[in-house]
Amino acid sequence: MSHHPLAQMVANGTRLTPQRQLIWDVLHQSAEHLTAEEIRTRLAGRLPGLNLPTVYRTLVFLRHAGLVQELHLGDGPVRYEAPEVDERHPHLVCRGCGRIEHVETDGLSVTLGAAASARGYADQEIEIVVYATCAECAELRTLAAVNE
Amino acid sequence: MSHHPLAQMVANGTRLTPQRQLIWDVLHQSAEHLTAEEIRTRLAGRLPGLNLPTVYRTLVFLRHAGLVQELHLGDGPVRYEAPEVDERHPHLVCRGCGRIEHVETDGLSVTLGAAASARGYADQEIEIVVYATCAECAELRTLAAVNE
DNA sequence: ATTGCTGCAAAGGTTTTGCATGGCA
DNA sequence: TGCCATGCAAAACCTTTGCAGCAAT
Repeated sequence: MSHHPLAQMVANGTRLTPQRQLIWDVLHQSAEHLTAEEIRTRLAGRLPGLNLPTVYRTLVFLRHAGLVQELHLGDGPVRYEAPEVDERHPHLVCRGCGRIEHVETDGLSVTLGAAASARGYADQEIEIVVYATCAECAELRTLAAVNE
Repeated sequence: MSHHPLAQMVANGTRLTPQRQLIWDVLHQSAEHLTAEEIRTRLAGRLPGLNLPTVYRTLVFLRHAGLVQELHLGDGPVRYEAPEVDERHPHLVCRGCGRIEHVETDGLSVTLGAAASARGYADQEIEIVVYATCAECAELRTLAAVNE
C-alpha cells in the first residue's frame, strides 16, 4: 500500500485500510452515484466480508477528509460521489426512471456561496437537485394514459 | 367547512377532511419547515387521534395538489413547507444548530430550469440546499477547541 | 351501497450503535 | 501494550402498507 492517492490525505493516527482504499477507488472510478449497498455489492469480490456498517463508517471518514460528497436525491437511500476535482455540479433526477444526470451551471454556486457568506456562514457545501420527468418517461406516461 | 382555502383545490371525488384542512393550515401558517412528527404534535390539541400514517398520506395528497413542497435537508426526517406563493427559495442549513434560513437568489431557478428543459425534462421541481456553519456555531466551536 | 379517508398495527428499508475481535504501531 | 478499525448483531429511526371501521355522498 505504498502510494495510494489516499495516502497523503490520512492524518497521523489514522490508518489506510484496504476498506478505505477500495471504497474510495470504487467511488472515484465510477461515474455514478452509489448507495452504501451498491458499494458493498461492487466490492463483494475483493472484500467478501465487507458489511454495511463499515461502508457507512468509511463514508463518514472520507467525507470528513473532504474526498466524498453526500447526495440526498429525494426518497430512497443517500448516494455518494467522489468528484474528480472540487467541481461539484447540480443533479437532475428523473422521477420516472430515476436516472441521474449532471448539469453544468457555472457561477450558480458562486452566487449561493456569496449569499451564505454574507450571512456569516462558513464551510459551505452546496447541494442542488432538480426533480423532473425525462422525455422518455413523459412519452411512456402519455401512451399509458391513451390506453386507459 | 364552507370556504376553506383548500376547498377550490380538491377535485371531484376527493374530500376536504379536517385532517387535510388542519395539516395544511399548520404548514401554511408556520414559517418553519416541519417534519411529519412535528405536524402531528402541533395538532395534538385539535386532532387527538391523528397519527403519522395519516400525516404522511395527507402530505402526499397536498403535494399532489401542488400545495406542499418536500424538503430533503440532509440527514434526518424529510421536512415539508407550504410556500405562500409559488416563490420557492434555496435553504441554508447550519450543520451545528440545524437552523434553517431562506436565501433569495432570483434567476437561479430560471437558469437551472432552462438547463433541464434543454435536455427534454418536464415538470421541474428544484431543491437547493446550502449546508454550512453559522457564525454563532463557528464561534462556539472555536471556544471549545481553545478549552481542550 | 359505494367510495374515500382515517386509525391502528405491523412491516419495510436505511442507518446507527455496542461490543468483541483483529491488525498494526 | 495500546489504539484504531473491522465485523457481527442488534437497535433505532423514519416511512409505508394492510386492513377494518367510519363518514359522506
